[in-house]
Amino acid sequence: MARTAGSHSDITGPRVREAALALFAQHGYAAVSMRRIAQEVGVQAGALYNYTPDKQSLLFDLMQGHMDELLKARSQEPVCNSALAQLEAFSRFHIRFHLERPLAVFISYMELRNLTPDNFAVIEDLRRRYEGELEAILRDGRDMGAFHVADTKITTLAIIAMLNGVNTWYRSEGRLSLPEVEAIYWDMVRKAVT
Amino acid sequence: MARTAGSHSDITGPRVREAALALFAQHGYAAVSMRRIAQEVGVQAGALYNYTPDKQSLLFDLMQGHMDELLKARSQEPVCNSALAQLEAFSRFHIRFHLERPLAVFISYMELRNLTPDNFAVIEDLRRRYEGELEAILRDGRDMGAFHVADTKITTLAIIAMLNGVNTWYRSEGRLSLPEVEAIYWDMVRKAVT
DNA sequence: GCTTGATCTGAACAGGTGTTCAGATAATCA
DNA sequence: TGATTATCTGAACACCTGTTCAGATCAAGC
Repeated sequence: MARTAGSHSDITGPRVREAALALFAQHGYAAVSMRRIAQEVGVQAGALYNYTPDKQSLLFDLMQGHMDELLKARSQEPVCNSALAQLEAFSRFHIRFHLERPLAVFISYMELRNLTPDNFAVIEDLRRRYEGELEAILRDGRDMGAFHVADTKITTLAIIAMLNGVNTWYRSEGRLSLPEVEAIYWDMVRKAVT
Repeated sequence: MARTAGSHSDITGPRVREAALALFAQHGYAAVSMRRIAQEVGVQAGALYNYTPDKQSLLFDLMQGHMDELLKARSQEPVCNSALAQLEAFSRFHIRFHLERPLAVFISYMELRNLTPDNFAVIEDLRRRYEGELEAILRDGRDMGAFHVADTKITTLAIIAMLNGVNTWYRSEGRLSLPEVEAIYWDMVRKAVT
């Protein structure tokens, strides 16, 4: 069994995923060819098939990996007591997590229609699971009188849509720091539901 | 000069745009071929070039047409007195207008990266112009003490992102009517800025 | 040093891409 | 009815697509 430790696959594999992530985010899944990805990695197109069964899996694995990371990171956050503190923690976590991986976030929202139906169902389930966490916070908070929301489902989607908007304009070298952005958005979220 | 009134171009022209709109929205610009559009219209691919110089113009014209309609419709809305009434009018108008043309809205957000740089600049300018109207409302309202917003630019983007979220879930046959949706979102917007 | 086998190349496959254009078609006007 | 011409066809152009695979390459284990 030769060429296991230190073999090129440990290097090429991640590079394939990185190149696909960057190119899919910039030009879109359909507009990026396997040859273009291979060129970015510095390899011939055929070599990519040592690391992915096909182009579709490349996209799906990126999206599934992102959603898994999202749910895992969320589950490792400390739990808060009050409904308000829980909502604040969620809002700040969401902004922070999403600003740390803008390319994966972009792909996960833009390339849903390029997934096969089966793959789409998997990603959609993971997304619903994440949204469910926010909705549970809103529902509990409303039942305890901490929030005043007309419809927890819609409010969930409205808050997530608003928070996702950060990714469209935030630049780390911009005039606002991450804590400042968090504070501004949390202020809007808090007022919107109380 | 034969074949002017009642010629097929009066019918085929709009059908080309409609087919392109629907297909671009469903599969994405890069994933839709001119032959696929032609098939939808019931014509050969070459005939499309009587109605558009190229595929890129087809996309650009759809997006520019949408943004022009948006700005025109907005300019024809009655002006309100108070800052709060202006913000309410803007919020309700935005939801109504966008829910009336979900495909054009979808394309105008998803296909920006498939525009040539020149075309992108045009669309981006129109978008900024629209966002500027909301920001002006927020700025005036804040200066007059009606709103409490930390940053009018960010609040503008946050509100638009939130309102745009309606298009991801609203269905006309769903459990909520358009007025109900407008009321729920306006309630959240109002509370977020006051 | 020799064998092993993971890794990669380069060519090939069948089919699709946007676009052009000579020529067929047919609706309109004189 | 006949001439005009907008509209459309069908084939062609040069190139790109995802994917496969026989064979070359070369680091690691014996």
